[in-house]
Amino acid sequence: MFEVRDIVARIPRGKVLSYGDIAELVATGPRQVGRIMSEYGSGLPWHRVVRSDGTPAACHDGEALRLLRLDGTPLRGDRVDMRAARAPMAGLD
DNA sequence: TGCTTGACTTACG
DNA sequence: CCGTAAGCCAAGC
Repeated sequence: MFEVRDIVARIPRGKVLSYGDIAELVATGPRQVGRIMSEYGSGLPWHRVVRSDGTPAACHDGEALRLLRLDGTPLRGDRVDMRAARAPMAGLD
C-alpha cells in the first residue's frame, strides 16, 4: 500500500488521479485504494484523488473542492475536468 | 470457509 | 442527473 501513498503524494499540483488509475498502477481493485486511503491516507493530498467521473471523494466533498481550487485544478462547476486535470501516470516515478 | 461491506467503475433505464 | 445492478479486491466477523 506504500505504492498508493507514494503515488498520491507525487500527484502534481493542479492535477488529479482517479481511484481506478491508482488501482491500475498498484495492480489492485479501486475499492482497495479507497480503503487504503481511509486508513493510511492521513497526510496525503487525498483531495487530488477523485472518482472516474470527476466528483471528489465521498467524504469532505466541499473541502475537496476548496483545496482543488487552491491547487488550480481545472474544475468544471462542482466536479473536476478529468480530461484536463488527469495527471500523467508515467511521471510520478 | 463463507457472507457482508466499502473513500470504486461501467453500463442501462 | 439519479437510481439500480453486476464486477471488482481485501478486510472483518
